[in-house]
Amino acid sequence: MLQLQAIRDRKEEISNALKKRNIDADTLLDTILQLDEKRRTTQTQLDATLAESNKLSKEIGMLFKSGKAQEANVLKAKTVALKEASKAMGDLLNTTAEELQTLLYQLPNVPHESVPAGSTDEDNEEIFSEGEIPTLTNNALPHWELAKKYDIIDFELGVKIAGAGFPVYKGKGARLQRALITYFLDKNAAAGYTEMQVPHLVNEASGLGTGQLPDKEGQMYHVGEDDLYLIPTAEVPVTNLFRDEIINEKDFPICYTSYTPCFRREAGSYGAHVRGLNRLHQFDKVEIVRIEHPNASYQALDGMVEHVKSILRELKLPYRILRLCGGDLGFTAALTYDFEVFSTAQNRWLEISSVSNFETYQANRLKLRYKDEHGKSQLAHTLNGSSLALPRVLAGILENYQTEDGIQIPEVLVPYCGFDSIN
RNA sequence: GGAGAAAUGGCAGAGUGGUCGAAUGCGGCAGUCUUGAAAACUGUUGAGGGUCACACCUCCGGGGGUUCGAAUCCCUCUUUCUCCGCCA
Repeated sequence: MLQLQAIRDRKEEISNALKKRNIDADTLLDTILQLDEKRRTTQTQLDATLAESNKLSKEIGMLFKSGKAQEANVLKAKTVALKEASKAMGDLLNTTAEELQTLLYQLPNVPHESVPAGSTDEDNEEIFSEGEIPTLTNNALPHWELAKKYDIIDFELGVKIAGAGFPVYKGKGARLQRALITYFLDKNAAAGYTEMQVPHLVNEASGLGTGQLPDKEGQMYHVGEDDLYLIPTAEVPVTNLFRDEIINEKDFPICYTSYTPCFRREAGSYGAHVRGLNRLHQFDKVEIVRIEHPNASYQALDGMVEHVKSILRELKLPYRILRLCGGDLGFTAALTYDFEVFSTAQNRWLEISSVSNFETYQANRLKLRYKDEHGKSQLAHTLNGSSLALPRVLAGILENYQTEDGIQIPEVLVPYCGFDSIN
């Protein structure tokens, strides 16, 4: 959520920046400013009425104490009108504040200056690529065929017990998955991220805090009976650990990593591109989250990118990094780098990590603040990234590491797996 | 799931209708003393709105009510604790 003060001060600038998202926000911004003005005027009037009322009440109290009941009753009569007036103003204030809040929720984050203009993923800007794309034999298979051939992932079995998009990992497939999770967590811990285990279901306030609610409600599984949401990413519970917190400036940076399953309804996505592990309703992911001082957040973002690079380098997977264009940028992010691994047998790039800086957008919703050197509360910056998402990394490994004799396990994973090939 | 008790500032913990944004202790910050630190002493220390700055307003788990006036009384929801039941 954008800060009202920023909209008051820099409306033109914000409006122009939002054009990169192909949004014309002028009308919305103007309405917000009008409501803000109305809210403040109402507040001032209400405050004055309450002040008057408070003053009279104190006088009444004193008069009763000194036994002047008659004079007190005269004053009491005067408060009746004040009470009615303040009730009406209070109601107006509430409805105005609600309207304002609703509109503020509709405004996405302001893109960082480096975000390229554009409308679709084709306009994303490739900024880096590394790793050799292997030459596979003619009878190379996509990962869903390999999964069947070596009996390591069973999609049909998952359909039986849950539905499409809920695969069952078997034997060495399950072991490889667990190895990857442990390996990722170890790498993140070594880079200074503290490992956390968090709830996989969250309440509404948490969804609002990180921006999944109110807009993307349909993307999350909702347990109606208890009004809880299954997390779409560990970002939600981990970042919300800091909701309504004022942290000490010297505690920066706060670096957490967490492994969780992720649940996404993915309503409306079907077809060839969602085959196999490409798009699932439940998948595993290891996430990194940082809470940063505003001065340090972009440096931190670069650090996170370098960290993810170092993992992909060790796994020896061919990958590229994209800077998302305005049209492809998530609602809450100011700047996002996507990592994509090349899936050789499918001949396409698969997104395996998304690393973002949200600046104060989430912090404003979360009321996540720190005390600056003057003792004033300031909003912190939040960042997060996948390090890494499991299924597509697994797909990349299966497809890129396949040989006539089976699938080789990347060297760094062998100690975690306890085997060096699947055949 | 049943019965009872409770929810107050970073923490602990007073406060049962007016002078309470709230005693006291701990913690934090600043200072005195000290070569330095500790101890001791002194001061300071919740959040938000509003204002050029004051004033002023709101907040004692959430919501609603009674009253001229609510941390304090009433209703309701949520959470926590104790006991019972069930249970990985």
